[in-house]
Amino acid sequence: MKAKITLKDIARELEVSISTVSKALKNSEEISRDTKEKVQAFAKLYNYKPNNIAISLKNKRTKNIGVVIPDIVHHFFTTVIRGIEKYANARGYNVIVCLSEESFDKEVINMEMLANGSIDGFIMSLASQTQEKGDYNHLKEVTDQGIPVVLFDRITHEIDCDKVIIDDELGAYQATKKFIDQGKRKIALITTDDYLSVSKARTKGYWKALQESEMEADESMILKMPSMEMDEAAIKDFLNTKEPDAVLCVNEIFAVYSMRLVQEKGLRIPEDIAFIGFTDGVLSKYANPSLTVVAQHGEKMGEESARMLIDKVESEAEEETYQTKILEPTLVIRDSIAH
Amino acid sequence: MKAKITLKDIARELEVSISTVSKALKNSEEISRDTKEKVQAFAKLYNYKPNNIAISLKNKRTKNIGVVIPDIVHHFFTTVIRGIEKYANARGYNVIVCLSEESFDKEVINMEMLANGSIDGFIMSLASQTQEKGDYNHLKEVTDQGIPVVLFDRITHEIDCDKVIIDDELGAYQATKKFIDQGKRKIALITTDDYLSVSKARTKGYWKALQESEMEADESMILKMPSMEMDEAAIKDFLNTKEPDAVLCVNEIFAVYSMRLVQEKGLRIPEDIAFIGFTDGVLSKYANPSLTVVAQHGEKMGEESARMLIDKVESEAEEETYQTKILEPTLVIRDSIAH
DNA sequence: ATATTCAACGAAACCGTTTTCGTGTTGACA
DNA sequence: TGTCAACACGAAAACGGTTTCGTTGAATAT
Repeated sequence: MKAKITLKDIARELEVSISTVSKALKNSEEISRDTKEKVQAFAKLYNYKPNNIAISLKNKRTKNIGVVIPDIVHHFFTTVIRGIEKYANARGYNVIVCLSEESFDKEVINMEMLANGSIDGFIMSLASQTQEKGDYNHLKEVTDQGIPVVLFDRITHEIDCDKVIIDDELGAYQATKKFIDQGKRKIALITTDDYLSVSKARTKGYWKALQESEMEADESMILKMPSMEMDEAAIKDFLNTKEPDAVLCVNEIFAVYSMRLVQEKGLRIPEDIAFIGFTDGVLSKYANPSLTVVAQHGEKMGEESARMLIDKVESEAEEETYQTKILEPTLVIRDSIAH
Repeated sequence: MKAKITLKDIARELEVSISTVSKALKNSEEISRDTKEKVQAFAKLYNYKPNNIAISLKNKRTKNIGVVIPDIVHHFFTTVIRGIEKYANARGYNVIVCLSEESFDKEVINMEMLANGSIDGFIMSLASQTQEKGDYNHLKEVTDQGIPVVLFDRITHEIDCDKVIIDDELGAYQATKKFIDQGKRKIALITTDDYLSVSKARTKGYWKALQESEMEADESMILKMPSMEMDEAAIKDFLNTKEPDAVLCVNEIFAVYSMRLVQEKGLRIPEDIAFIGFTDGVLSKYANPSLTVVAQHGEKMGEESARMLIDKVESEAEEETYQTKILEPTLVIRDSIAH
């Protein structure tokens, strides 16, 4: 076990000062060729690598970014993390992942844990409980300290910071429009409660499309699930009583499960009933029939978030100007609708 | 923007020394009640929180653990991360996630990046390229420095460290046995190349079950995919020519895709052909029919890995004793086999 | 009255870097 | 021979804590 070697060790061994070693390793003009070569050779031989923590303390920069998300076992968040990680890594940053598990308290604790020097900035998507509660003091505290924050997907307008979202309203609008264009008339929406910013936007887009087409927008054609959990009975009951000919779902799971239900009843997809979901994950791709979805481009979202955050972290200027980047969703056509 | 307050600030404000402040905040017996109360009140008022980086430098402990995995957009790895994160968080540790993307070079770079003080230990699953190459010097270097490492799932026996795996051989054995017990006679295996430690073990279990039952173990009933990527044509061809009555797949995707193929041919599942996959993810649950799988208990695996790592990190003793924890897989019975 | 003890606090080292600001030595130049 | 750069290097402060080891002043013991 050969322990890590420090500047001090090199200095002692070579009988020079620590400062000389430090400068020699940075190829400073101050140091003679001879000394530089000696130091650099020695450092290479013993595989010297500067201690990140010491550098962080000195620079007040950790090169770490904190990512706080509700859950990691959801395809969308996973792709976002991947986008963040790839981009951040390319710029020399590491990613610390914390899970709020949709809990306000955990979100707060995680942020406090990281906000004391562990990270240079946050990228986060709010816990459902936080959005429900509407309490964003933990975010305010962090931004007040001058720590940059980028919010993505599940955002709030009550905090001044950079934001990255997809145009959920547009996505739902386009999907609904697609149904209408294909002659569907009884278009249902399966969503979650409105406190989730994304669900709200999607519902809005759904409404808009219906109203533009002068179709009776029937409140009862919307099924609001109290949480992201599957309530199989509720969906079953809803589909049986409403008998829609098209269903828009705010995620993959609702859609895939619904498809199976109507298939069991003997309905044909997409002839008798068509489906569109949100999130372009494995489920949509390998479902039977494969599911048409509004793709959210998670990886792109992650990359954009990381770019905005790191740019802010590294910018000297203390501009208090924040932007909201809106990504366009894409309809990925598969076999759950006619084409 | 109120910047973070430091011990020095408090000391100056209260006209005492830094050491006094530090001790007062730790409730040291050395300090008088009066002073302690004054300092603590002031600290609370200004929301003082010690700087993690400074503490890390002093203690030579970061309370960060590095997780290096091949990919994050795979359900199994995702659940492992969740297990790690939950457990680590409970013990006050943060999780830094790095993706090797199955690349040897990225794995090396990521480890080097973190090994210079950023983390107290590693939890990792090897990149396929690393296993193929058989080069583990980057791991050796890290362990030589006294940094604890826990390997999970994709491991190597060439490195002395703690390991957590599931009994892949047993899982495949049980699955194959299940097929045999149900009267299946032409049992196929769809796997990846043998350099992946897990694939190798699973193939072994498959063989073992067949041989025990004195069935001709036919090499040609095994389809080895060159990578984890789907090669749809290869699977299609294989299933058409071999016409198995049962198929064991080393992941969900191969299985679900295969099921769709045989359904298109008009075969009934599980009567004409049965399926079992590995990994208990969303795909298996929502596939049609739902897929019987060998569950790998990723979350448990993550938790165990984190426990072993943190125990080692926090143990003073420099015991050079390592253990390999073998978790038992579970067969989750669903509709892709008879029951 | 002097020695001893103890409570309460401060000085300083330390963790491993970076960086500013000397300082001693050399050679050139007047 | 004295002056002045330039050169090559070292001392020390700083980042923000923790911790060891004094150092006071007052109270107690002798």
